[in-house]
Amino acid sequence: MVSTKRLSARNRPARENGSERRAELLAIAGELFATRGFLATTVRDIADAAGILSGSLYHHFDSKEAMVDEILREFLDDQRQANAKIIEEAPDPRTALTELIKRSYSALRKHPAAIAIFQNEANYLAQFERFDYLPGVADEFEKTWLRVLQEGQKAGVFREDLNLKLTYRFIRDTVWTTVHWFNPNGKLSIKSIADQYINILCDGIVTR
Amino acid sequence: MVSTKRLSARNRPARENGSERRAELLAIAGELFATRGFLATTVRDIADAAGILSGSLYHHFDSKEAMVDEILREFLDDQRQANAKIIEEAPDPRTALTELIKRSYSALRKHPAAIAIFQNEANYLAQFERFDYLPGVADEFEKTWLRVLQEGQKAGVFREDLNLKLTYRFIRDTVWTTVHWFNPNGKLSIKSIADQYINILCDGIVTR
DNA sequence: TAGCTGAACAAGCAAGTGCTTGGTAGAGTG
DNA sequence: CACTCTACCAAGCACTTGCTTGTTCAGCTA
Repeated sequence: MVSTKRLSARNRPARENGSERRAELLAIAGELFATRGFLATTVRDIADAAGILSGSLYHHFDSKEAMVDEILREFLDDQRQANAKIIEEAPDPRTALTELIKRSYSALRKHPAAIAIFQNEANYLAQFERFDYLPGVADEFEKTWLRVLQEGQKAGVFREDLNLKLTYRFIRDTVWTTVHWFNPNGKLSIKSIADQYINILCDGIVTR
Repeated sequence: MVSTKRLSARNRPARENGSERRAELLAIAGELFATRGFLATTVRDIADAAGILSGSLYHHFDSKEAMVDEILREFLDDQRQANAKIIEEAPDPRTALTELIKRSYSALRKHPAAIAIFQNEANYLAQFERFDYLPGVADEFEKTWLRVLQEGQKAGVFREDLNLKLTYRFIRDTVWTTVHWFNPNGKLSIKSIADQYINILCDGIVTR
């Protein structure tokens, strides 16, 4: 039996967080992953966009996988923290729900690439050990939303005949999928999209 | 100057529609494209799943692209025809809208792979000439839904303060994205999902 | 029974993949 | 002045990709 440990850490310069150039490269990679897809983006594409050679990328990152990993983790951590804060501070379920929605929409501004990647590639990436955490995070998000919906139902604010898991999925799908068509330079602001959606979700589209 | 025409049609056996084996292979390819993604699926994957060698695929199809192309066209044509029929026959805008939604949901049963591919890969595929038709079809779908929403607004059935383009996108995103989590063997039927969504969309989640 | 056809195999090519390696230039730092 | 560190380059390795080619062979049809 030979040890299969992958020591490899020959020289480990800017590979830990910190460097500015690193962050820049991550942003470039993220945008490519988001628009072309993770597999369709080659390390040469990333290097070209950054104006360096592909080999040079490995000065900053261990692998292509490590890049997506970092992009996703940053977004997910941020989102998780924000959700927890909302749950803690919201005075009532309806406020909590609208705040969760608003916060999710505003994440589109801060992490557009990460959201697109999470949406498009989570399924594919989940097959690798490195991304074992992905299903867990999705589950945690669902639990958070469900709790708010349940409390609202108990309080009589949300209709009793709702299938809450289904309701959550409708909301989640609508909000996150926005990343595929939202244009930061277009007429519609994130805020107006969020407001309109909250409005429709709460009161429906039919006149009364 | 040498002619660059790509004659190639050395022997062109089952390459035009018809063969049963062909349809079988298309279904296999479709499922792989839908679950792993178009780029992540190799022709060897498809051949393996079909129990033949990769080279043998080229007896039936000109290319990997040709396979997706055919899968998408079949679905889009079907959907387009169905939409036209609904528009023609529905007695009022509200019925038309609910029928469009129901029909879209039931497409999940008939074309699950094609829908997933259309959702995930349309953006990527659109960069190739062969798929120039994709943006056009998406546009046509949008126009159909918008007409129904506009007529409903004019008739006083739908609220006047709705941004209709936005409303359409909310609906479209919710319905199509279902393909990513719907399980035909699960507890929820397509019909119950459709009913619940129509219910929420029309009347909202808040008690009154 | 001779010829044709649909379906497949076996082998391989050119291009491209992620990643490794050994090295260099320049800016700091003791 | 010697040193270390960061950022990068140039070359290339092992492998996978979509696709092509030449061939085989059972089952039909004339």
